[in-house]
Amino acid sequence: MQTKAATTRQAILERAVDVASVEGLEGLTIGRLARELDMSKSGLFAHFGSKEELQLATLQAAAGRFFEEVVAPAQEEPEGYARLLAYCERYLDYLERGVFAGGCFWAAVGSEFDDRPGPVRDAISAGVRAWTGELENQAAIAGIEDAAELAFEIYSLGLGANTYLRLLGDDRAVALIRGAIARRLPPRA
Amino acid sequence: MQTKAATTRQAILERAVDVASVEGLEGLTIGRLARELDMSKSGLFAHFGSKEELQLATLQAAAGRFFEEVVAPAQEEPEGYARLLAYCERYLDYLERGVFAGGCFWAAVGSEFDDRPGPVRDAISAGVRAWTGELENQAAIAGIEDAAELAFEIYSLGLGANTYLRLLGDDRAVALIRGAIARRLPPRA
DNA sequence: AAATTAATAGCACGAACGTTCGTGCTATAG
DNA sequence: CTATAGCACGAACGTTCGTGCTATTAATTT
Repeated sequence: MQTKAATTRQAILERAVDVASVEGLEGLTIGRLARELDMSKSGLFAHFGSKEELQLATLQAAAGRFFEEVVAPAQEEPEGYARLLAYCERYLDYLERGVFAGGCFWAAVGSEFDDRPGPVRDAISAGVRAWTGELENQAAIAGIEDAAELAFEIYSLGLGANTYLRLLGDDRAVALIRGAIARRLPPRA
Repeated sequence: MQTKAATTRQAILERAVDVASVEGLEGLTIGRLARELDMSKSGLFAHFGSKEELQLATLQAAAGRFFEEVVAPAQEEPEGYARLLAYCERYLDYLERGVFAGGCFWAAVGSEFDDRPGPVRDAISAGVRAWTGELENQAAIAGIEDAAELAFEIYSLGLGANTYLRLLGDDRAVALIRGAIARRLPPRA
């Protein structure tokens, strides 16, 4: 059985990732988080020691949720083309289901920190790179030439779909990205 | 000759768009802006009356710069396929030259406000929609079927290139997006 | 049940936030 | 010359930020 602190910490982070997906990692304030969880600022703060540590822990928690919801399920497919398709499907599903309260967590924090050097930015960068790298790997295994190109395109389409959905409120978003993926990754190629 | 206030206001906004492209429209604080411009908070504030008005004015200024640097030059090409290609070229050039200090202004503020209802979000949404709408128009004029699909893809690739450049620091970004565009919009189709 | 440790609350801090106010320049207009 | 308007200033408002301390409660171990 895990200690009390670990349980509380987990509950804090669960909420933190959703707040951050909407307000960003800077907009994620300790006071607000404490209020929402009915605990004191100082009590919550003690779990992390600094705001930056809270941000880093939030990133880790978000990575965990992303892995559970997108990566792991797709990994049940055999490597290569099938898994690549599964990644796309799973990512779309993740967008539609709203796994994070504010849409794609990584799209939100990525553009927030892309020009702010430091450990937080480094962690975000590593997270995104893990995703694009995995796409590229599977494309390469599938025998696709220019796997890097394909990974870039799939990643970009995901960003675009997130914006169309969240900012523009465009209902065609899902159909549009499905069309683009189908053109680029025809079934059974 | 324009009034003194208009001159000052313009200078403020010129700086504001660059700060906002890095720190976001919330990170754009009146105190910081005043410090950078060697003027008082209150003096600067008087030009806008509220932070939200400053944000809206900053958006308008950014739209102006984007128009000058990307849209207007491309509009010298004839409508249709040529202009569509010119939009892509110009957008890439805009990214590479760093027209805004923090990369693509619209990518930054778009994901910042995509879940925060209000006039600021509405203005950002309208700005992005003007861009995707113009892409779609030119695609339609070029006789491309499913112009909305193409506009979505081009827009998405722009977002992706911005992230690859800014967050990942990936030098292949420009080559990758050029490849994707060339595949989708072959010369002289 | 007592002792010890771990976890939370309470309180205060300096700084920065957006905003308001009263005041002083510096031109132009009468 | 004098009156007036435009523009910017410094000081202060109340609030919230992140971050320290010091108790006090809760959980765990003896």
